[in-house]
Amino acid sequence: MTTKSDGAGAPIGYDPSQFPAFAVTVDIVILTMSDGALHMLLVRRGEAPFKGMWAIPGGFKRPNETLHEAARRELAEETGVDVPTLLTQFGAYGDPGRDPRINVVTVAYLAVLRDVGTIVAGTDAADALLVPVGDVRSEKLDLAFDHLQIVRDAVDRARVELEVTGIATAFVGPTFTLAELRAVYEATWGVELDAANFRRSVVAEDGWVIPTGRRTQPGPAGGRPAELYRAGRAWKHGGPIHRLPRTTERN
Amino acid sequence: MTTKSDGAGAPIGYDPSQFPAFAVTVDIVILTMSDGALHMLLVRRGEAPFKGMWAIPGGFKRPNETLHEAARRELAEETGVDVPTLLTQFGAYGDPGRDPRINVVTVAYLAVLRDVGTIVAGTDAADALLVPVGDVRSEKLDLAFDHLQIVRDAVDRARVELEVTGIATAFVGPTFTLAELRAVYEATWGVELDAANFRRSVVAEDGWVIPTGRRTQPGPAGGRPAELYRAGRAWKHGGPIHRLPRTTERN
DNA sequence: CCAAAAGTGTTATGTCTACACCCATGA
DNA sequence: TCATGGGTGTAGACATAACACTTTTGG
Repeated sequence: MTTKSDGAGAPIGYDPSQFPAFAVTVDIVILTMSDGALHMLLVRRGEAPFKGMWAIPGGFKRPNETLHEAARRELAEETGVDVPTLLTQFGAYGDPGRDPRINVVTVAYLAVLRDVGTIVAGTDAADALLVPVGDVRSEKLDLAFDHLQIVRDAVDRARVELEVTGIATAFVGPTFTLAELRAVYEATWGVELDAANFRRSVVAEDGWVIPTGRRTQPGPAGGRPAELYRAGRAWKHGGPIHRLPRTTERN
Repeated sequence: MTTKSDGAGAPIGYDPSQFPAFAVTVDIVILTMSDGALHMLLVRRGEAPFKGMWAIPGGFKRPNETLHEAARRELAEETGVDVPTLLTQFGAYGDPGRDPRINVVTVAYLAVLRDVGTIVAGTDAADALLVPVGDVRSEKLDLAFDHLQIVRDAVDRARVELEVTGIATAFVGPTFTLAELRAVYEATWGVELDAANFRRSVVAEDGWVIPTGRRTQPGPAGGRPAELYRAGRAWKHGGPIHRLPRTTERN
């Protein structure tokens, strides 16, 4: 950054009284799969402003931590889950008045977790909520601050990440069936993918999925038991599945 | 964001004295094409810290403007160019100590311009510099703060944007030949693209390029005159050119 | 034996790459 | 008429989508 003279008149230097002070927060959009649909975690605000409204979890950045550390800390405080990876910064928001009391710039992160349902079940139900992302995006449920915009951007980013990185495996357990993995893509993109072609794409490129040799129990309606896979290391470098198929736009 | 009790002890509320104050700046990586290579604009710092070093342009965000407005204002102050679009936010940086004096979080933007060479020529040469991006990435030239990291991220982002959006046309003039457009891809990705196939990909999808009917003068060595095109509106929705070809990694 | 879900085979269609070839110009 | 760069044609390699078919389970 430069410290040149400012267009409005007075030169801005390094005297701490010369530049405007902001609070910096980190907000986290926590995505997870539940009932085959994309869900997200909300918390109820305990203080003004927007007291009692639902919001995405977050908190103030401390001077002695990085933004990423702040996000990781907030995620751990909120869910008890400490996942160093899969925390992706996707935007910064600083519109004047986005917080009615003070100047706040927030840096937004996307986290992908599994089993958030069980986490929420262990919490006071009045304070945490797992909702379908569609309910937020359609404004069926409204959020504090500019959190609606943040959620929209988060989902857009998640859709891209799904195509480009390996976040798909973060939605599922340490072992998973290809049907479960496919459901992640279908729910996030709002499309239907051909199971046969999906399997081929994923299995073909090597390093993506590693067969464990084990199988699932079929559901009560029967069906052939599915093979269980675990994620290979190649999920770091970009995924094998790409979209375009007929869209059904479910969220 | 929430205002729950903070892990380190004292609860954090909305009392302005209770949360840490940060300066918020906006930094802009300005990319342009020059001599067929990707270049960027640097400015010399006039004040401590890092006085006299090269840095990317930027400045403090004001409380009454959005981050995007701040970026646009800084870009205009620095170059005189006021381009509302093609200013893409790509990251926020807030490591403790990144500014040795105060706590600064910076929000970084990517701008793509043409004719920056002429802009720089009109400036005091000691204060502004147009350098090949490769010289920065290879640390042949070193920058103030964590600006090296910011530049690396900016170029990564530009490479993705090139594939996904229409920023390619922002590098070239209002009318351009397909060879000029191809040079943008080649320089940014560090690859060579087959001219014949490039043409087909671009011309095929409609809405990308619109023939003007006019032609260029061939160079001094002769050659068939190239058709001039202008950008279609479809460049907003994702580009027709994708990478993979043999890489030569030039920056 | 039937339904259900997993997994395999096959084929038509489309896209991408490489490269041969033709066109328009300056010297 | 030759060198240079623009522009077109085309055949093979490869990827994708659609869907019929086989396998393995529960009822």
